Amino acid sequence: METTTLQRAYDVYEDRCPTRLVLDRIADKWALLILDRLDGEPVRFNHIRRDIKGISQKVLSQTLKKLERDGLVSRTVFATVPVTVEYALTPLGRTLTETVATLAHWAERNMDAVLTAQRTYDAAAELR
Amino acid sequence: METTTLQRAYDVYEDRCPTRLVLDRIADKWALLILDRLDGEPVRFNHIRRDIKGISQKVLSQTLKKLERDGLVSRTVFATVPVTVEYALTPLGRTLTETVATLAHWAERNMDAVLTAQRTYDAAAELR
DNA sequence: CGGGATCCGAGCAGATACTG
DNA sequence: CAGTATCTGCTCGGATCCCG
Repeated sequence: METTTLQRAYDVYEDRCPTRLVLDRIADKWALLILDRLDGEPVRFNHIRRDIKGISQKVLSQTLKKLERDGLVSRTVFATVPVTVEYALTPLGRTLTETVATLAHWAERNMDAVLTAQRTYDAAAELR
Repeated sequence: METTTLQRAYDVYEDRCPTRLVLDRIADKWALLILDRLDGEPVRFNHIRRDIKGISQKVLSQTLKKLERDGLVSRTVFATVPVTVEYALTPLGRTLTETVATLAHWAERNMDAVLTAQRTYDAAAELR
């Protein structure tokens, strides 16, 4: 077979190489939404939670921790009362959001085409 | 808040708009690997299965069906004995793989940085 | 405010067996 | 060859309670 980039990444994962770990992070819908939300000025925990409707505090916390571990997001604690915590993109994270934005634009542009395809597919399945 | 593309997509989803459905598809690791594998000439079912190590036949079948429903992948049956089925990207699917490839390249380029960040993070956590 | 700890149910994934 | 069907985990995510 011809070898594509993603496939190489996967092959390597099978040998316990970590490119795939990066892919797993990218393929997480909550992580994508959070990264996208952090594009701009630093944001506080509950602020993110309010903005990304439907995310639970648990999942938000877990995902932020993963992103911080990967060096994509920074976490800054301010010793106020009560405590204030700000999350922001690291320079590395910023390079990723540029790519992620491309995906988002694709989704916006091609949403209608996908929906039309779905309706056609479902209509054909109906006949059986 | 400032409104980003992905956030708009999510907001709309909360109102049952379908942009988010597209994002859910994109955020699926198996779907990404399959789309990437299909970039090129048409491929048969078991061929994909062999190439994408670790995928089960059930998940491959389900994911291909979703991708076909979304109009990203085409399925062609040849009346041989036994039956031959070829999967290929549709023109729409091809526009997506271009973007996906960008993500894959990001992963390749920044894998080392991510790993270093993880080690630093874990070392710091170790001290507690 | 920014989380951690716990419990619980649904859904997804793996293994196996069977079929046109 | 290209799947479907079934069963069985087992993880993920939601809800709730709590704390510094």
